[in-house]
Amino acid sequence: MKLQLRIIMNEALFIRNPESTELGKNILKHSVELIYKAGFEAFTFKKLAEEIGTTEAGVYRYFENKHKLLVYLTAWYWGWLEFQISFQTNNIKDPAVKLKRVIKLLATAVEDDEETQYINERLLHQIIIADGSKAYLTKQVGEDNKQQFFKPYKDLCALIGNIISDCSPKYKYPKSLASTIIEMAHFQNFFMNNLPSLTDFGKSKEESELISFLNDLVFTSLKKS
Amino acid sequence: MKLQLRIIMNEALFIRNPESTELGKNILKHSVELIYKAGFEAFTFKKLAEEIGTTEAGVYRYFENKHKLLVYLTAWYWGWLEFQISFQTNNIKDPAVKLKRVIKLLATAVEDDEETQYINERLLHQIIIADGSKAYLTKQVGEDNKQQFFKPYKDLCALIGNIISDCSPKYKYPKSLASTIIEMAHFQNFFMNNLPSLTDFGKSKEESELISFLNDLVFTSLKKS
DNA sequence: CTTTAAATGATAGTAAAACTATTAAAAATA
DNA sequence: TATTTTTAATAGTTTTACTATCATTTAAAG
Repeated sequence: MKLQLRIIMNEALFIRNPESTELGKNILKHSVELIYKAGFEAFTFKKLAEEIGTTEAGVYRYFENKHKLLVYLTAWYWGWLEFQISFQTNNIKDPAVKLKRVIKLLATAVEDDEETQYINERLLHQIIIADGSKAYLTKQVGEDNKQQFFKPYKDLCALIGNIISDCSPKYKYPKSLASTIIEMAHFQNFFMNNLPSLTDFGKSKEESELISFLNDLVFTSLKKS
Repeated sequence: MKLQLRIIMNEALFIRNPESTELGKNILKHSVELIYKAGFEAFTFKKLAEEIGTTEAGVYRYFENKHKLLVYLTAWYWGWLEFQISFQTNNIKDPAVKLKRVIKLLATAVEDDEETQYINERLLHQIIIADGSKAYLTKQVGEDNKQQFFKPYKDLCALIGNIISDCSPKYKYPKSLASTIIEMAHFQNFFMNNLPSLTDFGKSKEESELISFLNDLVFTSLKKS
């Protein structure tokens, strides 16, 4: 059995659906590789076009600008991650066990998922760590939000917030705690690798320690209430 | 008595010390206002020069590029904030009371500090919320870090980490908890105002609720250990 | 108060990034 | 096969980012 996972993307994120053509898929594939390699600031449509063997105008036919492309990639990632989480925590009754699983999934380097040929999830995960917050840390965040660009992120947050509430119905800040663990799974990873003195696992650079930190943070908060 | 607070800045952050001349101070003053208004992405040296009544080349004599200027402004902010914290928590014996004070200072909208005429701290605080992390979320983070550009941030983090350790010597993640509360004081504020469904205080938009969340997060973590 | 050095202003320029319009070729459909 | 539609390729424009030069003003040192 061979299944194909398809994430339904917000139509306003692109001019032409990149998943519908070979060139479009190439744009996605090589965007991920280039942003991963060069970083989002140094990434341009020209370099991307050269890499693919098309022209700048070719890329512009799919995405209005590189900001929209970044928002697309982050939205794709959150959609993909929500599916991974739903799938991998399905049938787990105990919400605490579920939440632990979620934290592990958030903080673990992902492997490339063979289901999607044109997106390397491992690289995309690194992009989310380094550039993900730039998708919303802009002046247009309000308009982008009105167009529902951040829905996948908010959905994931809501999902995790609900698991938190299942664990401790009286806990007062399930949504803020959910966004905190999502952001910190990424920021603490970035700090660990780049500004290690901001963390307690800069020496070992062990993902498992980051997971322990997040578990400690979450479960002491929930146990009390 | 009139005192002047002066933050010693890393010399590698600028070409000519902006605090040493009128034009330099104008660059700082109007940078803050422009970045606040337009956002860091739309901010250019050309617009800045027009605003001041000088030329692009004039600005380039002080700062190599806008990234360095952002790093300068963030470093200045963290230095200023560390002083505020040291000052306002001085003579507080109880580390828990101290930590509570720190959280309040981190999460409270600052008022413009009259001591520094050429930097509006209230606006700078908003810039830190929206653009602060862009100072280190780059490919050059390693080199920038080698040049000590993030020292003020790390110092503040260490200071808060130490207060955490004073509260609970056995707590295993004082540094990560410190960087978490600094980042979350800003991110949750940004979410509250721009993506409210990611928080539990999007309705009221009350700073006090954010403070309660951070206090809860920190003190339940510390009480246990 | 004059000399000299530092800072600024005015002008001009390049290279790359960001984006658009036009035309040519290929594919789809009637 | 003819015609419409889609897609690709070329060639621009505008803006950003940055550098160079030189004249003028301001400040500091002798």
